[in-house]
Amino acid sequence: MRSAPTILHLDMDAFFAQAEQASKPSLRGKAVIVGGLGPRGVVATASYEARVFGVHSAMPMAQARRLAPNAAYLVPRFGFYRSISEQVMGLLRALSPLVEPLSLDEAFVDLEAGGEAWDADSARLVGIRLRTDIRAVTGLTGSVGLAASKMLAKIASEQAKPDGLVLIEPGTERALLGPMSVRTLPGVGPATGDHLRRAGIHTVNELAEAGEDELVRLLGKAHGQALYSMALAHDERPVVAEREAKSVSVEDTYDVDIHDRLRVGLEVQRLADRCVRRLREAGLSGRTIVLKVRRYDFSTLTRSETLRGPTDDPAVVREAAARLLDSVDTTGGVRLLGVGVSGLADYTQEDLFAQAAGAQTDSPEEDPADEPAPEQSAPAERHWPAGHEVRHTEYGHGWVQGSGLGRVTVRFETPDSAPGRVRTFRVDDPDLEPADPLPLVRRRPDATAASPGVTDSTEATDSTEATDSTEATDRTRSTGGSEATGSASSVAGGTRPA
DNA sequence: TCTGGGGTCCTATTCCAT
DNA sequence: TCTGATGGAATAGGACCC
Repeated sequence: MRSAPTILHLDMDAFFAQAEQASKPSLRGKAVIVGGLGPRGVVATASYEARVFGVHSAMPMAQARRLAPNAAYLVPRFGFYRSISEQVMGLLRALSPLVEPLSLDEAFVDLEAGGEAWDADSARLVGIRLRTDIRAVTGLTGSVGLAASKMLAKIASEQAKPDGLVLIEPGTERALLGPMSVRTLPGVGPATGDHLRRAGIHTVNELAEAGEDELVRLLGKAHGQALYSMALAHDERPVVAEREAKSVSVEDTYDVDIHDRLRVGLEVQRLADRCVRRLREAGLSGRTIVLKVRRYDFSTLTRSETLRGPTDDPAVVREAAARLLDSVDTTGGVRLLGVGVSGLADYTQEDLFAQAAGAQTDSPEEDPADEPAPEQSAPAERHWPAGHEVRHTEYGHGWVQGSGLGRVTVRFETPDSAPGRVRTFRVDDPDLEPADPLPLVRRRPDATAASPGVTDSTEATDSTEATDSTEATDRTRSTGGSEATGSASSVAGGTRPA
């Protein structure tokens, strides 16, 4: 292990919820819960105000509603979060070429490799500056952990939350770790935690005392050895910048179990198409097709088939998935279906020719259920997902507070306005249309600081997607991450010259 | 209380080739 | 030719992470 605490772990605080609060002034200081709103949804993120009621990630939404009936419940907007994430990752990459993102809201940075820090003092300064920069560029808070290894940096950022910085001084690691619960260590989840508890092991100290042989006996070779190292605060894993994807998959949980075998087959075809679309967007092809089925009783099984060579042909993947489904008993009903592809290869020219030869079968995008056509003439019922932003020709920019019974309720406010008023419209009101998220931080060049940029800012609504699919917004947001140096591009995104 | 979606990694088993 | 050891690939399941 290196001796200086120059590995940084960044964790944005309650990221999705915080982003929503920054975007919606009326939610600041309130309990906000982001997650699936269907009958089988779970909590993705709860704001700190909501955690007071005992709500936490991965909790079933129904339970969250009982605990915090008055919280604001919102559907995740991944495109929006991704654009913020790109800004943050940009700041990290300015510190070092060795940045390892773990998710949209978390990353490791090797500060030594970037020449930015070499000891505790310089590392701490970098961490302080980073938190300030993140605040200035995104308007959000993140917590920073600094230590001599990944594991400890991550534990440090956990301790720093929310909105803090913790540096673990070299030499203090074992004393700090010893009394902590085994569940603190990465790789110890509910199952391993229970296993260890039954063996009388509760703390990291007890893990270390148990010894490597005992842990290997309890947990298997790889896991036992890894855990023993962690317990001694040994962790040599390097920060790795580019990790290639090893699989691509899509899955859906249905609001009610599907019993109809024919319908199950159709859903599998749809999922296969969606999976292939994702595969192609990533410029990949794959050799192994995986079907996943979760049955009515939550038992999950997978079936897989490996082809002779990689493919990204939707017909091939559909057929393989259908064959795999043949070997699965679905009586009793299924609650989830999934299709995945692994054994990935780079998209090659041969694949292109193979598809051309295959002809006609390969247009997965004509599935109307997944991507509503841009025109979408006379949609029977426009869909207004809770939390998504909209624009009204008269009242301006706002967001959907709720909808149902042919009505949609909109709160009109922007990230830098005061909390706004609520109005209700018919769901088919022609004056109302979906809008792109507004930037959370408005960078005003000094010269025009007093310009009325605020009121112009909702013009960028040329897109017509009335969809709740988050992919649709990704594209239009992908340029928003580049103004870390203070260019006017974030303003330009929403303001027209005239 | 009733459990999402997207991944990674590990283990055990089976099959096949050498 | 039969048998056994060995090892890799494929397959299935499960734990874990955010």
